[in-house]
Amino acid sequence: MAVTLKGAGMAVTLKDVALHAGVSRSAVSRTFTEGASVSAKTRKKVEKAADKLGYSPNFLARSLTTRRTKMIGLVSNNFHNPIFLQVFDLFTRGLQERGLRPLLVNLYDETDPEETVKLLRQYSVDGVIVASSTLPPGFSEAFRDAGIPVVHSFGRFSPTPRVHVVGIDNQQCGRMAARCLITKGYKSIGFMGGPESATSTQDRFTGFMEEAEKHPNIKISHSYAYAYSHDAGRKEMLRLLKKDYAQAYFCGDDVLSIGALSAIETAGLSVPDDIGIIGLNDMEMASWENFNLTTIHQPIKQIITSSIELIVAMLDEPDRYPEARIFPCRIVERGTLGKG
Amino acid sequence: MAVTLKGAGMAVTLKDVALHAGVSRSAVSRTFTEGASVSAKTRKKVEKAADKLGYSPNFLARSLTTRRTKMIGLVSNNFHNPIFLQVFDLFTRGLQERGLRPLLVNLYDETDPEETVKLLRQYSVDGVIVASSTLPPGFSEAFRDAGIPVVHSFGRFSPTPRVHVVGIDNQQCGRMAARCLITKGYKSIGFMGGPESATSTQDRFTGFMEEAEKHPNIKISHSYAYAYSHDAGRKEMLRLLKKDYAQAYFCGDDVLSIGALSAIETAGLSVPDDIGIIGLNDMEMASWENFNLTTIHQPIKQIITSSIELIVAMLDEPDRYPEARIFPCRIVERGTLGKG
DNA sequence: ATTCGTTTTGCAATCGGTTGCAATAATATT
DNA sequence: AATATTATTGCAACCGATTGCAAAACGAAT
Repeated sequence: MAVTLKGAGMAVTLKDVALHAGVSRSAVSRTFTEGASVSAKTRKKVEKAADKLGYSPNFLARSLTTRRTKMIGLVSNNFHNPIFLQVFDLFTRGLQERGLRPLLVNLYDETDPEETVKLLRQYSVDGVIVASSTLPPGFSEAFRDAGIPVVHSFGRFSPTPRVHVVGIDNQQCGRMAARCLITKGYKSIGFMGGPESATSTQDRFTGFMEEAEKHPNIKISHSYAYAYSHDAGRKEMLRLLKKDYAQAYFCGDDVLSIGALSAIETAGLSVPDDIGIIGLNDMEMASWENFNLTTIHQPIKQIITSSIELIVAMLDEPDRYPEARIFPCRIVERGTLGKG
Repeated sequence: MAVTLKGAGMAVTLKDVALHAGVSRSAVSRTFTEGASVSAKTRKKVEKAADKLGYSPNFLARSLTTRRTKMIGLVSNNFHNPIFLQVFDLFTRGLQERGLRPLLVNLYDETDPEETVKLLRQYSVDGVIVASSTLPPGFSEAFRDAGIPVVHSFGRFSPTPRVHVVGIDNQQCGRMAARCLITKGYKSIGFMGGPESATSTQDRFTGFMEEAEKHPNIKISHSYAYAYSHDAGRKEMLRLLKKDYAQAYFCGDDVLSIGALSAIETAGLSVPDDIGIIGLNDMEMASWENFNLTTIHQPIKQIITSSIELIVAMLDEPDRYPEARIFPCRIVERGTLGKG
């Protein structure tokens, strides 16, 4: 069975099966369409012929009339942060389990949505997931404006959302980090963020400051690394260590934290005795014994599952009222923060 | 411009543009087809109308007649090894630059090609890239048999290849590692592989043994970690350290090496004084100061560029004679191997 | 056997494009 | 100016499917 009788490349079509089974093309189509009306007898005939010829329906041709491609655009600009490998893993698996296919778009330096919107429209994707913590809300809104269902995962929660967002409350995380450091007894604390242009950086900073400034006796400082990367974290921490540095830092994310850790070691200082570090994400690597990083856990599984549920719901209800799904984070205590 | 005049969701079509511009549908089609015959005058008219209506051609409808979707199936089972984030980054960028779109397939536990072949046929991908160092040659051959152009990246170089392979010579790497350890003066050396079922593990082992056995005075040992992962590397090294362990190990890849490093540290031993480690891949993390891992560099950029060139070439010449493109590796000396 | 209500079926139009072919228009040649 | 050549255009068929609709087949009831 499933042996192609026609030459390679020459795909077998509906018509071939119809001819072979001695029925109309509609009959064949109906056999392969959920819930269509076919008698058991013709169904059997068709299935036999289809099996013999190795036929399976062409999804793209089908999509022309059904207006469903079952393709979802998965767009991201985050191909350097190790946590995103897990993000892609979870997204692709989750989508596949629901019969959807991810069409991957790598934004790298692109920040203008125009081209991407056009592209994904040309491929008639059923929906789009924007997976990025650094893109502004305007990016995902462009898809909505083009009439394409969209959810922004790891995105910024806007007070007037025009687009579905699922992620965390970055301000809240900033507050949480500041409170944690202060509770531990640190008297001078620092915020070492990722690039200032990223919405997540901005929000974490705002929250951090908001909380820290409640305590007038605490010395606060802040600076930004040039990227969310190991090297950026290391360079920035190396720079900080030359002046009078804080007792503990909230780093933009785990990769930055690990870079900072490396700098501290190079400088001959030790963690947590000389400097405390708290990260954000709780990526797998954070729990490696080499690092043992205290960090704020971001529930990425839940975020992704929820994002997928949301995009699936939008397929049936494109004009669903926009909602923000915000998941709480929690601190995972490991070894990079002192007992105070 | 580019303002949709019809309701959202109601895409503008060729017909709309034709009507608006007062020309035939063919004329519009030709304006958007490379190298078709249209006068400057009608082209202008069409472009104006298209712009006004916000039209861009539907790729999937087009593919029905052109038999080109410009989609490439990117299939992998490797969503846990950090190096694959870079692999996906490079593949997606490379494909995009050539106007191709990656349709991502995550194999996770799947090892039977049947379903994936069917799936990608239903989506009429122009070609498939299998990116995996663990899948057997039979997997990619299934695509070839289905008449789909395929290249296996990071795959095993078979003596009778039926499919294009681009990657490295894993046996050669094994030999190289053994030779390196012996030259450094180690008298007892060990191979700590990834899962035994992976073709890359098998080949690296074969090469390693081949070279090591040339030296009768060298003590050789070997074992396998349960996966290519940090935890597996750590667990396996922890186990090895309980018995009389070798002076230096060639680890299956960098992630395993880093896991091993972590185990060694936990055991209170130090690298390279007590134990030497050499990895394979030279992933970004290997150069982090925290690890400073001596490793065999795998030229993944070249592999990926070459893979893409190959798949692109196959689009025009599907029956291209299968070739194996093997890139040389080199040892990157860092800090995890003693001076001998 | 006739009538009536349900299923099943095939016809033909449609989805959004491309393309071979013949007709027409534009340009070149003498 | 008449003819030969080449470029542009529209018609209509086709790519591989789905689907509304009316006809045909079926089964039950009279």
